[in-house]
Amino acid sequence: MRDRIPEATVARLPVYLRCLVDMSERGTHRVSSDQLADAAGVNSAKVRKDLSYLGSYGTRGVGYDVEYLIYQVRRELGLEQDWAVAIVGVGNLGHALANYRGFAERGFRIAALLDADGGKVGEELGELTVDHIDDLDRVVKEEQVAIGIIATPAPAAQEVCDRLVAAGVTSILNFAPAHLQVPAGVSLRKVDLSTELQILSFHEQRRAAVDLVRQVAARNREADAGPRPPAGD
Amino acid sequence: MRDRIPEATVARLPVYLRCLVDMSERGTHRVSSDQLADAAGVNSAKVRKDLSYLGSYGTRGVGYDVEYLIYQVRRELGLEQDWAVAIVGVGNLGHALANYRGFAERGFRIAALLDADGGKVGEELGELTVDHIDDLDRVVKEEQVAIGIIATPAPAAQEVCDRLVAAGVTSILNFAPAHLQVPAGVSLRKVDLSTELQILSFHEQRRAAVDLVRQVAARNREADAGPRPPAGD
DNA sequence: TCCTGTGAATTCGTTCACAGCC
DNA sequence: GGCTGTGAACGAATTCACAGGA
Repeated sequence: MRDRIPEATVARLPVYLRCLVDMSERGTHRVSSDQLADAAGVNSAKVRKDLSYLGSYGTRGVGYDVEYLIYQVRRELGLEQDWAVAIVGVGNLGHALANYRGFAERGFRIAALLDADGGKVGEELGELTVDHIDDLDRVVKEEQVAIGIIATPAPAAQEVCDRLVAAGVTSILNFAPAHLQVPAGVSLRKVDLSTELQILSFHEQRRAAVDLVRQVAARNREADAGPRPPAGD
Repeated sequence: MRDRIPEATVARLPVYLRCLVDMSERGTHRVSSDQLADAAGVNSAKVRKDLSYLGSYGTRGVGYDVEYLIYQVRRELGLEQDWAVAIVGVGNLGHALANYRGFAERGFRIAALLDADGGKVGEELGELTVDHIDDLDRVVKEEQVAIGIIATPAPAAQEVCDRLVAAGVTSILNFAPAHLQVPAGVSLRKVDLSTELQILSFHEQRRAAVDLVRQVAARNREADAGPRPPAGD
């Protein structure tokens, strides 16, 4: 097999793919690393290095063929096939995820919704009916579910995760704010909404602190130099 | 000011914080870097290095005081104050985010919901009423909104982003699958649901490929060695 | 003895800069 | 002349390993 693709590159391929699909839909058939870099919000050296891990699909002096590159990126990401996804936890977030159009558009078929709450079992949501979590094994087998999404409260997440793994699911996307353990051979990714806001808070606060220092400095200058100091940078 | 904290460390502080709060609620008052590392799913050297950026708050031979560490991490992340958040786009995802309890619990007050769709304006959601996006300036000023969440479709995202920035919002969390431009001095973070699934797809596919190679290899061994070869690893 | 705090070593990721091909 | 593909240089993040304080 070809040399392993760095994880950082894998994480950017979906972004490139989206840009390429946009371009293709707008009728663009050729793209340079510079243009793709602009669209994706990275620099062109990164684009070239990332794409070079897939193979030499560009033409020197010309650029990349958009359709062909889409094909190659999709192949590399395993998007030639559709994947069946099960969502566990049909609260607010589970609902939103179940209704999210973007999944189906990109080849991720929501094949099952499950919940531990008997009150939710049987609820209709689009074409799907909510199943009880105890049916997980059966559903995973019947629908060939490869990816599980955990959208439960944090305390339930690890048990749900274990049951998904036991049922044969080998990729898990966790929205519960908890750190989950999975055995080797299972991929786990996490989306943590509060964490994102807390990271923003950190930067927001630092800006506020810097502003404060500036203001004080400005006031000192004012006091030293008398009224109307020139506006600094 | 103290030496800059690496971005990778900032991204982990919220995780540590959650673990510490959990521990505190369970009555644990002291923690070693090993225990915290276990809880957070990282290794202990990382924990120690990360925490050392905040200062020397541990005790050699003993560990860290949970409450004190919580205080320090919260302070560093700017969580001593509450932040007002505006959500733009009240579709499925916007709804789910507006109802998400985790935000309020961690000091992020949803102060406003906005949408461009006149049909949604006036809709009640908990204590809030959906405002029209044209009221953004007023709302940001009245509520002192510091953080904006974009939960619109991709085509609307950049314009919404520009309007948030123009209104004085300096931190933005983007859920729309689009790359946004912001001026320097504005923090932007992105959560891309499809991207996450596509990354899982990559690994899922690779596993399938490896399995296939193994199966073929096993079948070849079988053919060479006759029936019942010993199960390899 | 136990566990933190941190330089040093290492690994991983990004960017530079240019040879090579169109 | 233009743009890719890629070694080499650089920088960031992780991990090692141990000195030093409780």
